[in-house]
Amino acid sequence: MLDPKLIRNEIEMVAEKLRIKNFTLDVDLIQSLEAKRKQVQIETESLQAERNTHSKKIGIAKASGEDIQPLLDEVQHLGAKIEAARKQLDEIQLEFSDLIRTIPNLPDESVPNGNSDADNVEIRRWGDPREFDFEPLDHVDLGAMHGQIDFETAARMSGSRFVVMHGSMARLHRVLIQFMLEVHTREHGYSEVYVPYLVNSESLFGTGQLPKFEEDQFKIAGEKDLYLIPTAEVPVTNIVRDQILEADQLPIRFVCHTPCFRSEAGSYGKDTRGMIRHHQFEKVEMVQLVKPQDSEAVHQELTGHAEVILQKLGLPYRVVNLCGGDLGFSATKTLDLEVWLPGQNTYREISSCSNFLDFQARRMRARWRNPETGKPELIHTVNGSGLAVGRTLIAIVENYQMADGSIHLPQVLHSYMNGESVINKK
RNA sequence: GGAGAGGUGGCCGAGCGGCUGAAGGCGCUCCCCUGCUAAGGGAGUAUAGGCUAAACCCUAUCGAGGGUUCGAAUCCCUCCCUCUCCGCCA
Repeated sequence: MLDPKLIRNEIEMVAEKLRIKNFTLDVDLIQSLEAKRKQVQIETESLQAERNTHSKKIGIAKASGEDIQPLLDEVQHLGAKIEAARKQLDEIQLEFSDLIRTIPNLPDESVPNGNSDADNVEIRRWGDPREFDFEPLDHVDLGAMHGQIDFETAARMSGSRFVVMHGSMARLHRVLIQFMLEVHTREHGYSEVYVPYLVNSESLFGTGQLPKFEEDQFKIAGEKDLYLIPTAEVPVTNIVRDQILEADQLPIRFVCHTPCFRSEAGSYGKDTRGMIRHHQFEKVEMVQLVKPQDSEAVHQELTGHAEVILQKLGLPYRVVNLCGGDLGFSATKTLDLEVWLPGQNTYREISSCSNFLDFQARRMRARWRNPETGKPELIHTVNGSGLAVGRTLIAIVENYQMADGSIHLPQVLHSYMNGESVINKK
């Protein structure tokens, strides 16, 4: 959520910046609502003040045994007036808060203009895509060849966008999670955390998935207000919801592996082949809760932490700065890591690292006590995938395939695989 | 599933219709005293919003939402959550 004061005082600037995100702010509506709010609020509060003064007098009079009836007559007419004013104020405030909840975060200065991922700006590349002396297969064909990645069986039990994996492939999938967690905890200073996979709507509101993106979530049936998490970002970030942290507790660095569940409503027909875009996938997520002055540097640092995983795995990638139109609701800036996939002959997103400034913190009421002011102030949140596990598996399978269909695993995984260094075709 | 207890400020904890935004303690900040290591005295210290140049001031907030009342942290209703005991399951 944006600072309501910013919207009140600098609405033109806000509207201007939101245009970069292809969001049209209804300036006239907000301004008229705000004018009405001011008037009604002053009226309501002065009526309440009047009543409070009278009530106190009644209390004192009663205590000293005076006749309170004349005083009661004086306040009689106030009740209905206050109720009416209060109701009107509530309506205005509700309308304002409904509106402000659906306004996205402002983009950072460095966010490029553009409408789609085609307009994202490449910042750097690492590694050179391998030259194949044969026609490389994609992970679907390779998986079928090995009989270890099975979409048909998954489709029978659950439908499209699910997968069943067997044997070495299932093990590789599990081992990648282990590998990522170890690197982030041992080398990057994150502390591992285990969290619920079902969260309430308040948590989803906190990180920005609700109220705007309800249709992207899986909500459980029944009376409980619970949703399957679309990313570990939701439960992990909400760890500090409604908290006031001390300065010496920051930064907090969490790394967490969870499954993620997404309805993928609105992506019909997109990435239907293979396991690029599934309803259920595993992800290792890094979340940092930081002092406001640190978030920009931490965002760069955290992106670097995700890059380290790709580098250790020897997977070529590039870093792109998302353009306004491709930027998410809550983020002020997002750097995507795109891994090279020979089977698709292109770079595909494998990690998304974002700075949210105080946008999520305001929704969660996550604060820290600033020693300089002594006051609770909003923290900043930064997060990124480190990495999406399924897509990492795809990248390994496709990049490390041999002409005979075998897959020579990156050195760094051998010990995790219990010595298994090659996944051979059956 | 059954029975009971409870949700109050950064934390702990009193209050159970009327100067209570809330005693007391801890923590924190500032000042004083003392000076063999840890203690004593004093003052201050909630959040959000409105108005304002600013201070003052005003409003709201004691889990959430309704109700009763001139007046609710306190009474009534609904919901959420936590804890304890019993049962059930692992």
